[in-house]
Amino acid sequence: MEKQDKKARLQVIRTIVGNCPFENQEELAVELEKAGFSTTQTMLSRDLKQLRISKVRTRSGKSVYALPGVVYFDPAKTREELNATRWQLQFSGNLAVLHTPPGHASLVAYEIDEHKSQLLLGTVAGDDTVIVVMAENAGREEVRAVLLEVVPQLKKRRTSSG
Amino acid sequence: MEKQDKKARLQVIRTIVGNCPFENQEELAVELEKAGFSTTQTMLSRDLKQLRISKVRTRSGKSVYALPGVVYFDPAKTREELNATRWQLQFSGNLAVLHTPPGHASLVAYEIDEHKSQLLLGTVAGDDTVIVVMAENAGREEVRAVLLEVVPQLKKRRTSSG
DNA sequence: GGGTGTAGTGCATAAACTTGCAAAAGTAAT
DNA sequence: ATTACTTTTGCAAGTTTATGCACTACACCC
Repeated sequence: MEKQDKKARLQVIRTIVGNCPFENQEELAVELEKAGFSTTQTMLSRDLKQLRISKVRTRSGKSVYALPGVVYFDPAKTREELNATRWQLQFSGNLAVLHTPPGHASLVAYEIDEHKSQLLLGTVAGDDTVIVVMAENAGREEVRAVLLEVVPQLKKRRTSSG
Repeated sequence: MEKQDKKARLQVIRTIVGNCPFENQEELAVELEKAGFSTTQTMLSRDLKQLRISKVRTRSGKSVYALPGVVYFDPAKTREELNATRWQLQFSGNLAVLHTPPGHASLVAYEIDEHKSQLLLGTVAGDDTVIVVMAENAGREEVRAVLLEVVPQLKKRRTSSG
């Protein structure tokens, strides 16, 4: 119940969470026990809040705890940026790079994946950027046609080729 | 119950979540109702999972929903950890691959994006890795120079070229 | 038509997390 | 030591989110 204990515990929690993705607070409690800290789920709830550690979705669909750094959105800034929206398609090598409005990339990538074109090996999405890996035998105009079909927003603006 | 309904709903959810930080799924359901979508908490739980939207802590201590991959900047914490670990820059084909300390990739990617260099078509961030797609006419040393400028941490360690 | 498969949904319930309140422990004064 | 104040903790109850199962709708094939 000392301050030092709590400080040390918070530090250990940070380290643990930073190195291993736990799915719930009970698991974390077990790990802390191994490290010599006796805790309860209640304490962890409060500690995690204090450390601003939150659960984030992994690509595999699970939710795991992660240190702050992938987070929250300033609404005002977002709205500004949404107005300055641009959809854009460029090529480089065997990659197609697709720019979307902020926050839209993963949905676009999702739809591209759903299309399951053999011309496209796969996609990865950031916040406003989707990288599409083309099959080696795929031509740019073919790929462009596919992407224009899946992402009609691209049609509105003239796209430049890389 | 049609696919189209769901697709549209997901789009709307992304937009809503991207523009306003909701604290729970019931609130979101109310907002969707206004937009003409009748939903249940069950549906939202599944939709949010599919969209990889998670709850993140704000500095004020609340937890709000946020789109994946959106970068949050915490200067104090960042600077502490920035000193800790390995920074690395490598190249492969027309890609630059940048290694960062765990959890820092999206912040770095964000800063690279902000730089808006014409040599770089886009970035994608994982946890500790940023993939930067180079423009076709960009040379590696040019790109290296740009990245060193934007990410000064790279200067400390010797970078290897791929 | 009938059969098979898949995606979307709702209900009820489970799981996970948070919080109000009170007690215990530390701190700092008198 | 006692008082007053602050911090930390635990318990129980509340809130919020996830899920197993069943059912419907639609597509495709025979």
